[in-house]
Amino acid sequence: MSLKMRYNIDHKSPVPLHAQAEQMLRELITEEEYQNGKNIPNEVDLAKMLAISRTTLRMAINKLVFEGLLVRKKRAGTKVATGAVSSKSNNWLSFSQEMKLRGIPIKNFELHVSWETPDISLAHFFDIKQDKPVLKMKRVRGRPEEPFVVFESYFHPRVGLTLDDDFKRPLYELLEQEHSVIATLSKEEISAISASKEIAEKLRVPVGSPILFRKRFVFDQGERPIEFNVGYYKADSFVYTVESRR
Amino acid sequence: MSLKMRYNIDHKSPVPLHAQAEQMLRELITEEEYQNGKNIPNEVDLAKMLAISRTTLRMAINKLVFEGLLVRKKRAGTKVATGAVSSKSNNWLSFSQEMKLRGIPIKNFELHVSWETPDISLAHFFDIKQDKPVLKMKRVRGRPEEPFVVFESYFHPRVGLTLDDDFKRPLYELLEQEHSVIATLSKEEISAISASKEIAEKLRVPVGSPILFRKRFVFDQGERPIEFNVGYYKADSFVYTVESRR
DNA sequence: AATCTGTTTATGTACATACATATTTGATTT
DNA sequence: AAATCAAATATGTATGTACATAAACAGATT
Repeated sequence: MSLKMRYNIDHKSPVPLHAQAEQMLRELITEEEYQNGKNIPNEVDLAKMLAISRTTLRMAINKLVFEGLLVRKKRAGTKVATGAVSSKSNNWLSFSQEMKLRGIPIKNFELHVSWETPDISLAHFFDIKQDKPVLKMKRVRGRPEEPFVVFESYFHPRVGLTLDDDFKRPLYELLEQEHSVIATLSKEEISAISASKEIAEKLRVPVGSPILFRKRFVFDQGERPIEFNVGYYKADSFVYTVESRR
Repeated sequence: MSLKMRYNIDHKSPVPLHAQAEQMLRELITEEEYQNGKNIPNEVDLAKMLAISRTTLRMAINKLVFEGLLVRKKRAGTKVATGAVSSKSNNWLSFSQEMKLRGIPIKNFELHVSWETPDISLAHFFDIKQDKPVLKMKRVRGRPEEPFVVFESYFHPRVGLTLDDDFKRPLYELLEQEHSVIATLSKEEISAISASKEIAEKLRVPVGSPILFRKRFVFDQGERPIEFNVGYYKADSFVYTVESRR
């Protein structure tokens, strides 16, 4: 059966032709042959088949190329990228959702929430007095069979979190929906350290093992501090990726 | 001074007009007024100013929109996304200069340059045949009294580096000035690993010590790969900082 | 003051067309 | 068999044109 028969484009629909073409391509490339590296039909033919202009078709392809789903090569044609789905900039800061995307089920091994008095540097970061208590959340998370990260978060009193909040929900969803706090900016510091006795225990590794250590300072739209967070990741369980441009 | 005066586009250059326009836009939007929310000139006018077609200009804008740097809104115009990165070009990627800034004198403990045959994944990244040799540079660097990082770099044959180049010069200065290669984009992966025997020896630490491991993929303006680089940093000697916004 | 209404404006969609260029393929010559 | 060269092919670049549409704006009406 020809492509034209299976995927045809409705010129009278209110949804733009390039969007229809994009959708059709998304479906097309799920097919096994394309997943295995077969070229999609060339632009000129495909445009003809769909009865749209090459320019319009190109808009659709461009989007998928930019998303990293397709790769183009001159003369060689266009095919599905090896390595599949990346889609980076979404899921900003959401650990659980990112893990879900990667197909890794997440289990909470421990979850403690308490009021603590901040140390001097935390009080300074939050710009509050040291006698003002802050909410601390500590979590041990990982795969069902083994934990691989220890998180400690401290929240600015301003955000209004209390012990009654449901910390099993995705954190940034909780902040946004229940407290109207939108995390917008994060400054992070990443380094490698040795596992302390406590961390080693929680992550079930020998004392002194390599740990990826991450400090994170989180701010809202007004660049006001809302969270201070540290994470201890078991080596090899986590890779941090960054893209930068000049 | 008009835009046309400051940013003009060379119709006879081998670099595509849309790429030139893209570059010009990237520079333009670092300016304070645009960072503060002022619309960029509208497409019709801007195209006229740059003496390119609106279609071509649109290709450039599209790319920045996809990247999340610009947001378009009908009738309202196009402006810099709230909180988009200004990413100043200070010391981008230059290890030695950054260390200098921090007041840390740097010594090269080892420096080897050689031609190597790429492994399969490197050949794939560079998009070359495996029998094509690539230049490899290996360095051990650190404070005068102790090394703290091992670097291994592989360069795409296209950049034209040879054993005759002066690798004691800052690398990106060398690339830019002697080979007209401008590193523009880097994708990095950071993780923690244990020191192998070789790395442990070079960094003068026990085997199994924590190491901050960084892979870096470097691209030029045309997003063509130019360098693959890995770094092994002694724990506590190096902190990686990132700032990200949404 | 609030609401409706038409106008204006900048982006959004879509087409036909043309030539450039990288890469493969195959034919030709050495 | 190896090297050279030419053709074919799919993407890449670029233009000019046209009309659609959402949102902002301004003026008239309630």
